[in-house]
Amino acid sequence: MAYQAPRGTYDRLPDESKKWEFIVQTFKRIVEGYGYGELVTPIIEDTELFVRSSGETSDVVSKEMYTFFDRSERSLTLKPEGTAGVVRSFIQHKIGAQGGVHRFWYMTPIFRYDRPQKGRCRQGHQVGLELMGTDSIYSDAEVISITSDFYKALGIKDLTIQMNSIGCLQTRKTYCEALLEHLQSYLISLDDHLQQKIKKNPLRLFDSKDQVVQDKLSTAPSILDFLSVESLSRFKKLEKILSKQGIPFCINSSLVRGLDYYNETVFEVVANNIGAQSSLCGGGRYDSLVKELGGPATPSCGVAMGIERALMVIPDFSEHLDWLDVYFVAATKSAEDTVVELCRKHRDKGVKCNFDLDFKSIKHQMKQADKMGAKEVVIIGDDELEKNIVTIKNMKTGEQRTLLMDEFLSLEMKE
RNA sequence: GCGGGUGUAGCUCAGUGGUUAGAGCACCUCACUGUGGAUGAGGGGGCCGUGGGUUCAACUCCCAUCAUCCGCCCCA
Repeated sequence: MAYQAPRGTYDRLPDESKKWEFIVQTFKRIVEGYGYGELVTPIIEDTELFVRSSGETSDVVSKEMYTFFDRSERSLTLKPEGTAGVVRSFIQHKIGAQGGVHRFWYMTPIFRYDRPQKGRCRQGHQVGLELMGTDSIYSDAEVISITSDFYKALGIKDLTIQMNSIGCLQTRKTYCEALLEHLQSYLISLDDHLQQKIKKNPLRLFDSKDQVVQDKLSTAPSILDFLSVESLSRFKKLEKILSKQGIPFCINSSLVRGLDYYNETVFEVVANNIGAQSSLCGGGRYDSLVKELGGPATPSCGVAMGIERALMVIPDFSEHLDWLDVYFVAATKSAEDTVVELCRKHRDKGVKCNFDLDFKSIKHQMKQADKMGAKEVVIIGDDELEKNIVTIKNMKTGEQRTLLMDEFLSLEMKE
């Protein structure tokens, strides 16, 4: 094999693209229903932007970024996530200068230099949204409600949204101390990797799949008990709002997120049977990020959904792939010109149609029609030409009828 | 970055240190000279991932490499 797609990347072929399109269109329809507008940012940004937003100690920044110098020695990085670019754009265009609430959605490739595995490519894709300019608890609820709408519309049943509050900076600081104290007697027995992790951010321990760690953490204090009065009451209110809207969720007090900019509400949707990379999406509040990156104080929240992961869980609908409405069949050589002409006319009317470019046997042409999922086949042969009619076959029922050519041409496409 | 599995036809996979490497599905042709999904018959398809080594002989054994899958890690 001469060339192949680089490690961790893949070609998306037409059948897959149909499903892909379905996911993106569904997302778009839902967010536009909430008044979100698309914000497209470049695929590359200054490296510094990601370092400052995701956090220098995060794994994403410390070892997974596609960073390079351009010909002018600028350090650039292929986006490893979607939020930073949106925030940068928000600040650059002074969108928040007059205050107010702003809603954006995006679809973007993301790049992480990581060992490929099921559900994890080096070039992945996300759709996501950012709701910026308010700390209203209803904004948390809106983002979660969109997330719920989205997966429901994709036909995914039994999804559960896991939710947690990691409070404010002070809460996390106090909590980490308590966590360390709880683990103290046992810290020395941990391996280097976990030691490092604890030093950098003890909260990340919750992500570990190590059974011993998990056991120890199961008796640890819950971060929810450390929340300030305000944080706790807004989290309670969020629960109430979601319950009222019938959105299923569960509280998972060990849910932490990998990027440093999150605070207060964080959430995730997890699938059960797609392997180790089981998060379908992740999101939460990031109230200080805009300010940290040099913009006006702009409390915000958002969510990002992995498209590849959604692909793994949506129901299979390869059965009803219909590429065409009509397939034209030339039964005899003399009908070929007519077929080409009719096809042209139907395309002008917006009908999805085609014909066999090689004009092989009728059987072959019928087979092609079947394969393309054509709803109807229009057959033209000597008989039809002579009587100035067309034969129309419904491919689903197998029924056949004839129409005068003029009638056929004046037909409007039904449905 | 670490551990393990797998690379054979377009796809899913059998296979053996020894002539010419198989099956199912798919594809093409025919039975059916104007009709798809069904059946039957025939046919085309392979540097057995790549490079090296062991051997009289390697698709098979060994090493390396690339890719992929499953974990760890991390996350979408």
